[in-house]
Amino acid sequence: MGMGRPRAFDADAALDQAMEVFWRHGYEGATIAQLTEAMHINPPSLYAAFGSKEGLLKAALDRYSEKRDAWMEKVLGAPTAREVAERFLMEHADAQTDPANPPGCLLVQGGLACGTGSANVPFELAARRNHTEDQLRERFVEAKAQCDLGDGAEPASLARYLSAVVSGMCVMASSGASRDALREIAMVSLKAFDEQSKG
Amino acid sequence: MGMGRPRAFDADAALDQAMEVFWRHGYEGATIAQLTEAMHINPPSLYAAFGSKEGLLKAALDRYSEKRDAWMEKVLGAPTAREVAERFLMEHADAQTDPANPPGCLLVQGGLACGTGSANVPFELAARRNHTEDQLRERFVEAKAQCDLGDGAEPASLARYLSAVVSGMCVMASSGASRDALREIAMVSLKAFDEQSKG
DNA sequence: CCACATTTGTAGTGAACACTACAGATCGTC
DNA sequence: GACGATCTGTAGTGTTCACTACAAATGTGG
Repeated sequence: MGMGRPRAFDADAALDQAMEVFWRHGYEGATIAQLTEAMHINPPSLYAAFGSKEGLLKAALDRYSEKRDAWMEKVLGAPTAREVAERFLMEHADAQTDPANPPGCLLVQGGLACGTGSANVPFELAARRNHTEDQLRERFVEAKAQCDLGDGAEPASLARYLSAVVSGMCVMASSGASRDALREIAMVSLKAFDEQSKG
Repeated sequence: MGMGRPRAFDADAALDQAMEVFWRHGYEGATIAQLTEAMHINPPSLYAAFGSKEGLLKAALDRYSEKRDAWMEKVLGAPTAREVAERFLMEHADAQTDPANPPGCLLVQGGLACGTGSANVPFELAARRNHTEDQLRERFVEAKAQCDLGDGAEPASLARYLSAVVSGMCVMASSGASRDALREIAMVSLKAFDEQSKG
């Protein structure tokens, strides 16, 4: 029995293009026509490979998460909690204003509030954002066990704070904030981290 | 000459309902059917009064800004810059988790990234967010002139930082963060403000 | 070379969208 | 009370949306 005609496009490369469209226009703002044009495929190929528009988003998010995890590994590998926070903030400032990508972050620009037909999209994005926060918190728990953080420092609070700041930077980036502006926010945020991690 | 049949609905009350729909579902996710149902009017009444879906959003934003300005006056009226920052952050934490409204803030949940047909909606929202940041900065400029802020403190930097934090809290609120969680973020953020305002 | 399985491009499908034509209703004015 | 003007409700309009039927194309296994 034959194995069928082989796929004529590279799925990962196509997902990178889809990611960019979702990122720039949001889930609801992105149309199948825009997606297929960017991916250089026709609708039937999209639906055969990913099932639906939402399936495509999840596949794009999976690919996004892969890159993000590799990036987070570098951040979490910093020797001290303070340096983890600094890298996390500064790298975010740079990534969110990287001209190679749309401004901000797919996990925020993708859609915070959606119509009734796409109600689970914001949940999906939130789950991925929470994952990053979880990684930070675990790293800070570890740091505290090693006395790299003060006794009064709360890993959950610190992780949530950093998570909120980078989400806020996404909002600023989407309205045209410069890299320097985001870096300045990052530097100010670090002061709070320093104060709070002493306690 | 006659003055025509009078309008049978209260425009401000209708705008309050529209505001809630845009807030919960975002600009693109909100449909005319949902809006007219919430406003208790029919499409022709909506279009006669507001011109278009985007016109309705702007009218709703104008009404939102009215309430916001009254609220900001209270915040900016605090005696010291430090108290302005504290009120701004804490009141935001409460407002964004007020069960009377959808989570977050209309100026963020309304839409950060939209489709090509609604490309100016994110700009419109960003302009209103910037207005709040401008108000904060001016207040801090004033505070610095009165030696209520240290010589090294930069009003623009402080205002931008606070603006970013509340935007981040919007993102967290939209994914279900509790009031206490947001208050904790606010308290941590204040430490950065304190450190930065000394300089 | 011949079944068979899968993909591809063309060309649509029904549904939902923002928006509106139209006729009847309700006002102020003459 | 008739008139001009504006609003209201019904019932649509054309367009765009996500999605797909179908047949030709292209691969594998026998």
